[in-house]
Amino acid sequence: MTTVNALSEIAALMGDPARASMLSLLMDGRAHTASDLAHNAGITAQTASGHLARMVEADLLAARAQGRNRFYRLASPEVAHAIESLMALAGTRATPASKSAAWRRDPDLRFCRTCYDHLAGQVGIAVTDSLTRQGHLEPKGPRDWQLTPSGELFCGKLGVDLGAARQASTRHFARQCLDWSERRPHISGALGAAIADTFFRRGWAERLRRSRTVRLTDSGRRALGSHFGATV
Amino acid sequence: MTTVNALSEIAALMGDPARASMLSLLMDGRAHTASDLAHNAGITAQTASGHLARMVEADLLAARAQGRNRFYRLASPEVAHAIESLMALAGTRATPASKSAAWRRDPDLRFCRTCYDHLAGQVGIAVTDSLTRQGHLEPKGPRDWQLTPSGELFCGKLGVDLGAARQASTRHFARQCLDWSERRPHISGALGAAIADTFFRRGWAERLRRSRTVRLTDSGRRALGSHFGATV
DNA sequence: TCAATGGTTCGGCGGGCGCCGAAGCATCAC
DNA sequence: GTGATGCTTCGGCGCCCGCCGAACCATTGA
Repeated sequence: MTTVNALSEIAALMGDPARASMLSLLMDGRAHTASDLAHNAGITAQTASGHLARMVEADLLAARAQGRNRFYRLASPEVAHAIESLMALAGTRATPASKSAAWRRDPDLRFCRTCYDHLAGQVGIAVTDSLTRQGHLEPKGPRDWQLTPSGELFCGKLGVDLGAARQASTRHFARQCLDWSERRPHISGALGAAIADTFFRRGWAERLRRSRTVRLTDSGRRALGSHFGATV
Repeated sequence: MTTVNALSEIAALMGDPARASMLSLLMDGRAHTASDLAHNAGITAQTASGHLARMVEADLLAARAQGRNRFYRLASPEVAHAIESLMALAGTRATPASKSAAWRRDPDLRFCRTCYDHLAGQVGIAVTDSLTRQGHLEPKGPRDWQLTPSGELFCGKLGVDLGAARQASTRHFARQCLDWSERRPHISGALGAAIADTFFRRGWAERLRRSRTVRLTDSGRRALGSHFGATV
C-alpha cells in the first residue's frame, strides 16, 4: 500500500522529461546551478525552480546556496544507483556517478575552469593549497581566509592588484568556495578574482569561448611550478 | 538526449499508481493474471489491459497466454532490481524477487492451490512427478501427456473418474500446465481435473473459501506417501 | 451450437500537472 | 543608494493521460 504509493511517487518524479534531463545532467556527480539545469532541460527558470523544489523535498536532490546561485546535486549515491538501474533497463548503459562518462569526457573542465570570476578545478585548488601551505593565507572565521604579511608580499611580487581588490568593500575579500569537482574549498571573493585576473593578464591562462573551461598555457604551467611550487 | 527520454519513459511507466501497484504485486517473482492485477490495483479490467500492454511493449513485463487467461510477470531480474532500488529510495525496503515477503507470507498458496480445476503448487508437482516416475504418464507431443496402461490401472485403483474425463471430448485430456511457483509443468486438462476432484472427494484436500489456496489434510498427506511415494 | 468467462479495443470524459508571464526577494557590483 | 542577476512564488492556460462504459474477440465447457 504505502510502499506502492512511495514507489509511484518517486518514479513519477523521475518520469517527467524535464526532471529526467536534470537528473541525467547531475549524474556526473557534480553540482549545477538552477539556471544551468533549466537551460539544459530546455525550460524556463521558474518551471525548473518548481521541479527542483519537488526533487529536494523528495530527497532526490540536495541544494546548497552559494552567493546568489543555488547549486543542486544528487542527494546520495543511492539516487544515482536508482537512476542508473533505470537507464540500464532502457538499454542505455549509464556509468556510476563517481566515474561518469561526462566527467571523463570533459577532463579539461575538471582541470581548470572559472567559478564566476575566479579559478576552480585542479588549478584553483593547487593555487589555494600553495598559498596556505606557504603561510600566505590563513583561516579567518568559518568561511573566510585572510592574507598574511608574507601573502601581501607574495601577491605584490606576482602583480595581483590588491588595491582594487580591497576597494570592493561590500565584497568578501578572501572567501572559501567549495570546489564541486575536487570536493574541497578554493579561494574566491575579491582576492580570488584578482588572482584569476593576474593569470589571464600575464598569459598564464586563457578562457575558452562559450565555456567555463580555462586552458592553462605553457607559461602558466611554468608559473605554477616556480611561483606556487605546484605541478598539475 | 535519447538516453534522457529513455529514462523518463521508463520512470513514467513506473510512476503511475495503478502500474506501480501491479509491478509491486509482481515483485513476488510469480506470474499473475490480468484480472488479478486489475483487481489488486483497484481498476477495471480494460484499464489494466492498457497498462499491461504498455509495460509489455516497454519490456518491463512478459506475457504468456494460458487458456483464456493471460499471465504477466516481470520481464527480467533487472526490472525487479530497478524497482527495488526505487523502493529503497522511498525508504521502504523491498526484498529481492527470489525471496519475496509476499511469497513467504503465503507459503500455503505455494504449497498447494487450485489452478482452474486442477492442483498446482508443490502438491500438484509431486503428483505429476510421481505419475511420470512410476511410468503412469508419458509425453505425447510438446504440451501433452498420455496415460499408460499402468496409469489406467493406477487411476482406477485411486477412484479417478476416467470415464467422465474422457467424455469431455473437446477438452485436452492430459495437458501440461506451467506451474508459476515451481517453474515446472504440472498436470491439467480433464485428467488433472479428475485427479483434483478425487483429492477433494476422498477428503485428501480442502478448498479454502475465497482463495485458491488448498489445504492438504492429514489423510491427504498419508495418501501422497502411500499412493504417490511423495513426502511434501 | 450456445452460453459463460477472461481479455482487449474503442471512444469520450475529466482532472492533474507541466508550462510560462509577471511579480517579488536576495545577493552582488558599482 | 541604484541597477543587474539568479532564484522563487503566484496565477492561469492547455494538454496529456488515466479512467470507465460499451462493444468485440478468444477460449472453454456443455
